[in-house]
Amino acid sequence: MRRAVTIKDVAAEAGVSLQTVSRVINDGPNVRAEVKARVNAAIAKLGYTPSLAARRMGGSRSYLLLALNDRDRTIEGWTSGEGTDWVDQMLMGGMLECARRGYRMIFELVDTHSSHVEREVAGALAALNPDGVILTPPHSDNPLITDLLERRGLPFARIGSQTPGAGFAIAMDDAEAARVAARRLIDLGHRRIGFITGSDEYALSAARLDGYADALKAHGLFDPALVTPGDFSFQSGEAGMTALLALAQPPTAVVASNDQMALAALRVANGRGLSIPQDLSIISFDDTPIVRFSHPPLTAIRQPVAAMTAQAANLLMRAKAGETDLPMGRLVPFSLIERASTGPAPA
Amino acid sequence: MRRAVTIKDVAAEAGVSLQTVSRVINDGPNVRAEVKARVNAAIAKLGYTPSLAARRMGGSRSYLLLALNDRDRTIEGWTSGEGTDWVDQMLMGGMLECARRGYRMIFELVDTHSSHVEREVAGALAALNPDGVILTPPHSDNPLITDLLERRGLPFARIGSQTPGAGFAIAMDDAEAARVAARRLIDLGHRRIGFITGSDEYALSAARLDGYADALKAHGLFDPALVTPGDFSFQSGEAGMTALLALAQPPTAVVASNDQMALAALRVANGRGLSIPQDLSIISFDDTPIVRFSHPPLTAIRQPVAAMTAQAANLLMRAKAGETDLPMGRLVPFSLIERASTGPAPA
DNA sequence: GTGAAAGCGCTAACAC
DNA sequence: GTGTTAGCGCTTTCAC
Repeated sequence: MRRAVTIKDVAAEAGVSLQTVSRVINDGPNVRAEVKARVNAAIAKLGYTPSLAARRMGGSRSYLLLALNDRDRTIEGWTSGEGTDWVDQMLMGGMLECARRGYRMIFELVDTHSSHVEREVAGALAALNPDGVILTPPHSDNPLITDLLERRGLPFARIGSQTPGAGFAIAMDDAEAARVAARRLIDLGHRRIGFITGSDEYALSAARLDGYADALKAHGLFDPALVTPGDFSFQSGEAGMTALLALAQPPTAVVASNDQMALAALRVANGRGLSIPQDLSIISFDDTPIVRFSHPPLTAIRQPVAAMTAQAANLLMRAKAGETDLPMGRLVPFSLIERASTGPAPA
Repeated sequence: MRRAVTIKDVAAEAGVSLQTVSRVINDGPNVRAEVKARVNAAIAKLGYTPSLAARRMGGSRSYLLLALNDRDRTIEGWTSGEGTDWVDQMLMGGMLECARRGYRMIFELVDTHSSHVEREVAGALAALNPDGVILTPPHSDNPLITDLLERRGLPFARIGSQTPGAGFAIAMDDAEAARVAARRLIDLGHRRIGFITGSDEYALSAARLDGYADALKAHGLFDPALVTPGDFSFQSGEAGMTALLALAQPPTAVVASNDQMALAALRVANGRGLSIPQDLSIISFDDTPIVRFSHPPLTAIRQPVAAMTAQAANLLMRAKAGETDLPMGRLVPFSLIERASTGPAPA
């Protein structure tokens, strides 16, 4: 069990000082091409890879990005077995982007509701010393967390948040997405279009509602009775759909603020003997894998989670590398995936 | 942006030496209860959390576990949007277990087919210095990887592998699971039971086939024509089911070695006008979220990925902590989840 | 352009 | 039981 190869071994092999090797690794200036080549050859020959821990100790970077997700909601998704595509997409976007620069992304769960969020987060920061933090809803808009990060001067990204303020705000245009969804239904001839909102804890819930309301108002179709509150859970979707169907003039189409609630709406509608999309059209938000397997498969707004996370990671790494003039916010394009849950309004 | 609080600060606050604080943190011996309490008070007061990087540098532990997954298959699952519950369940099981002991799990992708697997893995080991490595299929049985780990004397766990050898072998009893599935179908009166195998690259594929064959042979029902090769992909499932239905005496029930292939079998059967489960019963392996949303929902063997990963993490951490007499293998219980894709054999 | 020295925050080994 | 010393593998700062 031989000792690991260190920067020293490389320096000896290349016949240069330890410091020169460090310069080559870090793409630093002041190394002659010839020396650089020799060092790189030694690195390749010995199969050297710098130790993250040592780099963190010596220098000012840890090559670690910390991604924080809501504990309850994430664990609930995992145990319910309903699939948490969110985490997968974050890993894909974040991990792959990190790998391009020798970074790693560490995934951690934090309890938003807890009174000691700050302590939890501070603990993770102290243990890991990340170069940047990626916040996801609802953490993205939690001042307890964002203020802490700001005070520490630690770069961070707020995914799914469009609020101005410290940290990079990376989001899709939720309002525009809801507008697009509603407009599509209007184009299909629908005049009574219901909306099931997301949880108040998420800023994007309001944005989605606004976009929907906008689109309807533009055509004189808005009616507050068509808006029913949800909290992203299946149960709240059932309740919402039930309430909408109980209206004197029930909707012929519904936009649900996430997939679970859309699936719930589908279930309730089917239970009432309604055919989808003949009697009722449904558009959902997020487009996690499960909506492809419902009957019929749901038309949905695809939330670009992987792309948002990749953007976040990219900006954080560049910020840490000293790059300046980085955009403080980014809107990542979404798309409307038309499947079989939408059709012309009934005659 | 104040300096982080270090072990020194705690030592000063508690009026003891730095080393005593270290002893308290590490639950070491030789600290009087009174001193220990004073140190803990100082830790709480200052909100101290030890730095992982520093612990790694000074000591012999990094408090990091490395989980290695197959690159192609994982990315394919992520991009196809068909849901890779595997990763989620690993995170849930591994991360939560790690957290109990102050560990972190780092998730990494490695290309099994690449000629430089060893270099890839060695690079990750050098960078991270993990205290243990969690291997998943097909890495679990890749000698290029297991030998490397063994040479380094690094504790590792092979998930889904029952092969004896170095490293902890954590698996479910794949043969028994297949036996249970086949027996259930036999109990339902089926006499012609097909089987779609998994990829040869996975040792568990053979185990599942063996269990199935066992059960059928015990009742004199085994017929090699009923076994058709698959590779875990949807396409191979379609091909396999098509082949089975083309038999002179087609099966009235099918066991597929994973969910994708079972879903493919369902699709093909529906295409032929067969009703599930009236004309054909289907049992799948793995029980990822999607099988709950097919029509009908599939009866499936649930693979306890979270539990296996938790076990793996637990054993690795204990091994690193110097615990001895740990079991070299562990069989984690599976279960047969009966849904609507199984029923009595047609008359 | 290159090298030498100091130090990051801890733990291991040993002294007291 | 507790303190002291050395050193982990790097980067930073500064000298040449």
